[in-house]
Amino acid sequence: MTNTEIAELLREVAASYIVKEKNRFRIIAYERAADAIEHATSSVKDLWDDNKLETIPGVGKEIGSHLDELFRTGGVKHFREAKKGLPPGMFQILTVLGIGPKTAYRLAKELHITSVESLRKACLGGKIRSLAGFGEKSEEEFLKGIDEYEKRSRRILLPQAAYTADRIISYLRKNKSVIRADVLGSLRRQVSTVGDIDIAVATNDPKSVIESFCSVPGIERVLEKGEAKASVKLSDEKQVDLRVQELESYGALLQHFTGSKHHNIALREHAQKKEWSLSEYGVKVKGKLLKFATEEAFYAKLGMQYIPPELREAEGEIERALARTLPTLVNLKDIKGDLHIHSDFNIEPSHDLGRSSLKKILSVAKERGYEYIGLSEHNPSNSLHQDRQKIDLIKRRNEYIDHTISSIKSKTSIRVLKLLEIDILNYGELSIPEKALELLDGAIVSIHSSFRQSRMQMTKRVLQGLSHPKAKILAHPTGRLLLSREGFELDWDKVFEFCLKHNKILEINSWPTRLDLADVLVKDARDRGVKLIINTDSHDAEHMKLMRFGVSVARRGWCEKSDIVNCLPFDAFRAILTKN
DNA sequence: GCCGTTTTCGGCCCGACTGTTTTCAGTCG
Repeated sequence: MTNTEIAELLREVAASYIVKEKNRFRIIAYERAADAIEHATSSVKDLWDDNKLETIPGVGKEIGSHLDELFRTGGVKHFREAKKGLPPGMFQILTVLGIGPKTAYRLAKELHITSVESLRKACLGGKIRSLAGFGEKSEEEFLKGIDEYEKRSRRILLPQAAYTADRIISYLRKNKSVIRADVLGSLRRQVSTVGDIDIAVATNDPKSVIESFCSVPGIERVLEKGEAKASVKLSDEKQVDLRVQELESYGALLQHFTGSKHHNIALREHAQKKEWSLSEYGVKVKGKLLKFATEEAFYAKLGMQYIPPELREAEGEIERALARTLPTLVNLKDIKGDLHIHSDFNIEPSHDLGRSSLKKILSVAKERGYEYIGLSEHNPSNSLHQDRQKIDLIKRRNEYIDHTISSIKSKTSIRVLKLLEIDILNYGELSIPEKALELLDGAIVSIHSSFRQSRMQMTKRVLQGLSHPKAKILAHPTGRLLLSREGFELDWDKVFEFCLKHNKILEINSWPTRLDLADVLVKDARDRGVKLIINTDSHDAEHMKLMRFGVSVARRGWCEKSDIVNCLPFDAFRAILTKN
């Protein structure tokens, strides 16, 4: 059973309690547990295996024992009882936007609706308006909700969302009444996939800004247009929301809509203890509203350090901000090298080719202010080459590097490391011979095949692959592909322990569909003292610009400069590669 | 049902919007 399925089950229990009007805090407890499980990076089943269910925030004794029963027997008596007497069809339509538990219950009970499809038919047939408390508008509303439901699962990759938002913001800035403009929501927190794009503007002329917004090129239709906000749908189906406010209280607006939901809840709980109340307009103290032009002032009023958006996930940042012990997060400018780059020295024609010459790569590295880079082409494949040929190919790749460097007229000061990205085969063997490994400054190892091994097998395989002294870096450690493939499971305790003991480094891969290691695991690794490296996995010199997204993942994982080895100067970095 | 350097009992976030009503319940972010 996947985390998503378990979360859904808990939400169904919560919905049942809402219909049955049980204690609302019990309902919130189930919803919180569902949220936590949905966003957990390790599978709940694995946590159960390790007897660690109660490490999930919001899962206590009761829910923990229900999950235990679920894994042991495949069902939970308590859940069945909670749903008793409710029409099963109501759970089918709960996912439709605008339909909550009570509405779903009435539709299923009184109109015998059992699916999204039968709901659509009932709306089109004008059946809904026959129910007390519903009218024609409700039918229209539900139809729109069904439409959304069908498109809802489409999240956007972070860089895609960032580029779209940049385009819209620079368009808005042409309007002189725009004083400030920023992204909001999950995009501002740099979450690896984003639902809607939210934008804030500070202005004294909201009307004119909203007009500008509704005339952004590429808009298909305007969904909503009011005094303080507007929503549009772009032609690629992305939704963009705009919120405007006077500069005087812009800080509270930014804070409120940057979220996350859980961060805001925790923040308001904190404020409540002082009998203050927080909203997007400011802080209410004894009925009087205090306004804040900046988020810095807003957090300062709460007695806290400014909390960077990437940390606002209710993962302990509020306590640390109160104690003034938040980490100083790593910045893009701290990065001194990119070590996972595929050049156009194509080791073989069939294998995931690089497109840019080393010369071009070096010129981009210089623009970016790097001290060093590493070329990490894929290893020659087993099916095409004998050991002898593999060694030969790697020698030629090394000559290509030396030759390029000596041919550059204005001698480059950027150091180039001779690396390779080596497959870890099914039982942990590296796919090039020992003699070839000797030709390298270091090796990046990674999994590119047989993703379906068990967690135990995979862990053994990865650690075996990493155990060669030249193998220093584990690239894209979970193999996930965002929006299409779940990563494989590893026993992270064992992996972290191994890395610490043998000086191995976990990669944060900046490639938009990877962003792997994921932020939450980065935080776990960092907590344990495991070192990380941020690489781009570039197959074109242009891709080296993706580094900022890997840095975002590191920041979401609470990393400081000292946690990231490619923030080190060259000699210190080199020393890590040679140390055993 | 969960959780705790202000609590193992007594708390548990805030506001907007919508539709169908005469003052609010339900849903969402």
